[in-house]
Amino acid sequence: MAHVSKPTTLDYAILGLLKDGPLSGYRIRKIFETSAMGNYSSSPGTIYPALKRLERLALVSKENNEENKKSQFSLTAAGKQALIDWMRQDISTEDVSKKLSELMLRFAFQGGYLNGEDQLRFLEQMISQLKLVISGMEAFYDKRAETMPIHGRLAFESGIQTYQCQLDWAKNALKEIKNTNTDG
Amino acid sequence: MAHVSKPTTLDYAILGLLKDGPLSGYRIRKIFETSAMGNYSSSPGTIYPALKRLERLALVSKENNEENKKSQFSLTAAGKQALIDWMRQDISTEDVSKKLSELMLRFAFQGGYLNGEDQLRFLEQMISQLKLVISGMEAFYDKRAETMPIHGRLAFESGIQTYQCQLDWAKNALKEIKNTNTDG
DNA sequence: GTCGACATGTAAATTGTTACATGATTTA
DNA sequence: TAAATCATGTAACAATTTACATGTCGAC
Repeated sequence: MAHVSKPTTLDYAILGLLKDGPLSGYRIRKIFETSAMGNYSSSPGTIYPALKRLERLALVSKENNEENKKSQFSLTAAGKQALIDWMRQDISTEDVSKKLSELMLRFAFQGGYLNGEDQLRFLEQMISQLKLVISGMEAFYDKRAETMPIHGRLAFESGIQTYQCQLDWAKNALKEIKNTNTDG
Repeated sequence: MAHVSKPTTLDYAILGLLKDGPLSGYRIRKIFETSAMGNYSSSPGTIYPALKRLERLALVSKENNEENKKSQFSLTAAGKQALIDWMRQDISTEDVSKKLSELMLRFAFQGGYLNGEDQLRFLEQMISQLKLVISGMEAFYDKRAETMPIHGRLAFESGIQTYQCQLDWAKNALKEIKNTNTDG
């Protein structure tokens, strides 16, 4: 049915890189290769088709340099809007439990793109969803821990602790963002 | 060239579930749906083809029940060996920085399958690779933090803290496994 | 008897991986 | 001038998602 499917997480990662100015496909690849933000593939077979996809969706535009055959990509107005819409989306429990890295990507790109209110809302939602996930896991743990094999139990504890760590981070981030937005 | 490619992470997750006895495809789906171990898709379009793949690789065998057309899958000897080999693999920096959830899956299935020595080696390797990743990130942070935009900086901090949390977990797990293996 | 859960599968489209191919430009 | 890096792409293949299709069984 749809021949214009919605962007993937990789697509948004690319859009996010483009928010501060145009980049070549090769630059984008190198950034993914070195920055270790998330774990997006930097292979040409991933990036160049993704850029084509984004062009087809009219979220980026390609400027060819006639002399050397290098080209640059930049965000279109629609691309900026798509990026903002993606960052502004309400956070679900599933986002926290299954797509935390995408959530952190959404956070990382917020500077200069989301207004202060939306930035705070993002972290507040993240905090409340994290609390939900953690209390759910703890309830399960309290019931089942004794019957779980040691490796399973420890792996489960790792999950709880990771979310707890993320919660502590989010609380601190909220404080820092608040300070920046008020006295910055 | 190769028409027998090596198992995916999902494949190993299935093999791991099968280590304690045969299961139907539907059971496997329900376990993935409810247990939230990793975030493996439980849709029929994922699980049934994966089981076919594993059968083709001779890592599982399918037992059909003639009366009702239900079937069960169990590990073959080759499947057990593949699972063990996967769990025993040396841990690389990349495993830690890009495939932590697969690493935790490998850990979760170790009970009863890896000998005590290999269990300790796994955690020791995990600890040393985590330390490497963390010190690399901290070095980067010390150099660049001041010039990073606040959202980028905070997202980066989240990464460091997550690995630090995982390191603390691994140290504790090592202690617990040691205790269990000596006085258990 | 019908609703929901059990149960197994396929088909099309999309995405991503790996490997290949090509050529320009810079640096030792 | 040879090697490394810059730079862009394609082709074949593998894997996943989404949606569809079908049928059984137990409960109410």
